[in-house]
Amino acid sequence: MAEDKLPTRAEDFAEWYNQLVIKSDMADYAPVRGCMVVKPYGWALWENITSWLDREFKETGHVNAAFPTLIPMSFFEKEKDHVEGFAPELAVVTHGGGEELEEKLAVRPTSETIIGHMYAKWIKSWRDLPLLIVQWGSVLRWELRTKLFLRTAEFYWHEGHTAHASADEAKEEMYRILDIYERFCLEEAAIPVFKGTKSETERFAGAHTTTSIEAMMWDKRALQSGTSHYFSTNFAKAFEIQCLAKDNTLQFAETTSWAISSRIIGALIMVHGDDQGMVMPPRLAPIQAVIVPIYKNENEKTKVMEVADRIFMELKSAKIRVKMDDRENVSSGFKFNDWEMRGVPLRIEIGPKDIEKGTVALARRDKPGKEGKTFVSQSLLDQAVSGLLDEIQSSLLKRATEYRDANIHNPKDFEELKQVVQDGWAFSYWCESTECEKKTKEEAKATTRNIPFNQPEQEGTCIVCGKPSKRKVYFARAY
RNA sequence: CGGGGCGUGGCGCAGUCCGGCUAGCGCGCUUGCUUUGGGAGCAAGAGGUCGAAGGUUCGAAUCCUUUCGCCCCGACCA
Repeated sequence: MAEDKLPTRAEDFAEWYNQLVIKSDMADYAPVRGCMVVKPYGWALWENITSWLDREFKETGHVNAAFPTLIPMSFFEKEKDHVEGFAPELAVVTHGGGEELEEKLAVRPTSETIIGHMYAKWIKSWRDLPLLIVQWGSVLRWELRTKLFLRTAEFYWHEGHTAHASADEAKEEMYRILDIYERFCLEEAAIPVFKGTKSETERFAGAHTTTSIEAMMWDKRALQSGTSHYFSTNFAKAFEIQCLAKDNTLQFAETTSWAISSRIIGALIMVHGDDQGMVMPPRLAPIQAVIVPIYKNENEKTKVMEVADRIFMELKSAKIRVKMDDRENVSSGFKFNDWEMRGVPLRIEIGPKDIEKGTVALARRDKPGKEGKTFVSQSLLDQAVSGLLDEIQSSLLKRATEYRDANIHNPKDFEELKQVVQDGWAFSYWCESTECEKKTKEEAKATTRNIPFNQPEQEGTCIVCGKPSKRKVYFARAY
């Protein structure tokens, strides 16, 4: 069997990514341009992501529902910014049942409009608020340049849509969700993120305020990994979401929307993956530990499999997601590489020598080679495995955080900013004017990512124009 | 939409300039035997209307015309 290596990340990061997605068996190209097929292994990862989020949403009072994929075109025209933002990437259905449609239908690129329409119908009284609905599904945006998981025409996500009686309550909701997103990234995905506010130009089409979590990829580019928007009454006015308040006056509702998409899988790949392939954080890994039995003949096979089967059952009952690789047609060396490509956090090798000594070999995915390989006793293996999985999880977060922090710079002036964003992020004072942002985009190829919350009360001068400014922003090249 | 490249078994390609016999090669796949502690070896097989349509010719993957599709680089986004 020939070697089937990835290019290294340093050689060609884009190509490394493309091949990794295919070879790790997470997704494949669909026959429709820009679309992907999420394969069972990739979907299992997505399910682990969604089930954690779904539980958190439900615990904070949200309920799930489903709205149609097709949206009347006229709905998009009701909110001026929204239509301008999404018009270029709409797919439109013009025919149905062989007849041309009187009103064209858009394939949803997001659901604010149709949900706004329904909310107007459902919300009549302050007693109907808050309304906290989450939709899990897919949306379609006619993207020009696509990349598996990162930017595909159709992608999977949840979209939360909430309506509230007051602006404060709606803003609170926006922040509450962003906190859940942050916790997901830190605790589950092992990806450090910055929470903050988007600039006016980076804001969601139709939003009053857009907040985001921003993560640094291995190539030091930024990836917006989740967003949470406060709409004020923009959509309520466009769709007439009105209710009678306690004082019997007619009020517009305050709404929000928020999302994390299957793009987060791209982030997992680009933050944790290495030159051998994927590295799954244990808490999200579809397979947390894989057992590779090793033997030369039937006699050895019998002895090895007996122990391997026992260990498999033991780990399974300890709620560890364990897989037995009993394929006979590939060598154990092939299996090692294969599971490394797929990013399984822990490999358990059991061979004749282990049977003699009552041990197994444990190989950590996050530490390749001998460094990550230890021999441990077969007894109490479930505890050893759980412990190691926890250790891998926290070690991945630590590594990613150190890497990110080491690549954030504090340039002295605009010239230096242009330099540092070629291979890192800049964290600088910015006057929050669109002109300075535009200049940065044109001359440094970097955009503002977000203005992080909780900044020290300190004044500085805008890195671009030198005017006094109150807050710092992250500048980076972004996906 | 502008510029560059490509369509040949599942994947990657050669062959095309200069038409000629059963269209090759590598990987993968199937079967068997030997292997298995870092991407195994040998043997025997299966698999292709050469992107599509039309034309030239005794004869087209190859020449001509038309057409479809894909990839890469410049205006958007989770």
